[in-house]
Amino acid sequence: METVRQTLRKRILRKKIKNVNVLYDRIVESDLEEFKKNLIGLEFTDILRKGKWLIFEIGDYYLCSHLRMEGKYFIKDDTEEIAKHEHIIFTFEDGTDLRYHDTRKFGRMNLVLKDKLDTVEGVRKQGIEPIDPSLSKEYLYENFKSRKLPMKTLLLDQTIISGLGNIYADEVLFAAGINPVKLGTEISMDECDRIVESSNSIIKEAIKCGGTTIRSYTSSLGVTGRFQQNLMVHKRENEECKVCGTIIKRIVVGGRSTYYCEKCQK
DNA sequence: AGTGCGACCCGAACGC
DNA sequence: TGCGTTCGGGTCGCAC
Repeated sequence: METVRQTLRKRILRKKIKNVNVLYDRIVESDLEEFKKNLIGLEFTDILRKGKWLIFEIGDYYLCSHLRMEGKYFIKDDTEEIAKHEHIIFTFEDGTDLRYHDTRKFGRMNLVLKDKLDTVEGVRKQGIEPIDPSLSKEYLYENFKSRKLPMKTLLLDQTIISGLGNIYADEVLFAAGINPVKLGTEISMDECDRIVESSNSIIKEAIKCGGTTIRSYTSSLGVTGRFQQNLMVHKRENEECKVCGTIIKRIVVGGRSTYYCEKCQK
C-alpha cells in the first residue's frame, strides 16, 4: 500500500477532476450522489496512508480508499476503452483518468469532510504501524496477554498492529521465531520485543523493494514489487526452510493460509 | 465480551 | 481448448 501511495503521489496531484464515473455503486460507502458531485472541480493535494487505507486529500475532504484483496489503481488516457473490472473512474482535465480496478469488488471508498475522518470506522480503529517508533514490546504484551487467539490471528488484527497482511504476518512470525498457533496468552515480553524488531525490519525492507507481488499479472500502476524474493515461508509449502532445511508446512489458522517452519518457530 | 465462521465477489488453479 | 470444485493479498457482521 505504501508503494501504491508513493507511486500515485507522483502522478495525480494537482490535476483538476473533470468527471467522476461510478460503474459499480457498492464500492462507495459514503453518499453516492455526493461522491459523484463533490469531487468535480477539485484537485488531489496529497495522499496519506493509515495501515492499508489510502487517504487522498482533496479540497475540504479526505477520500478514504481500501483496496482489500485485489483493488488496483491505473492511470490511463481517457480515450481508452473501459476495461472489465474498472469500477470507479476519475477523469482529469489533462485527458487522463485515474481508474479503480477491482476483480472481486471487495474494495471500499469513503468520501468524508476532513474533520469527520474518524467516522470511517476502519480508519479510526487502526493500531500502531510497524514503522512507527512508538510500537513497543510493552504495548504488544498488553494487547496480546489476555487474548486466547493464535498469534497469526492477532498479527492480522489491524487494531493492534496496523498494516500487516497475510504474507507479512507469516514472515514476521518466522523472523521472530514464534509458532503461528501459539496463543496470545502464552506470549512473553521477549517474544513481543522480537515482533517489534521483525515487523519493523520486514516492512522497511518490503517498502524498499516496492512491495510484494505474488500473482503474476500487472499490479497497481504496472508497478511490480520485489519483496517476494525475500519471502522465507509464505507460499513455500513443501519447500526447504532457508535457515534449517526443514520442510515448510501450510496450515489454516483462523481461516487463513499459514506457512511456517516447525523447527524454527516454537 | 470474546471468539468462530460465513458472507461479500470473481477468476485462476486444481482435480478428475 | 472440458467441467465442477476449491481457494484467496481482507474485513465485517452475526451467532454462540
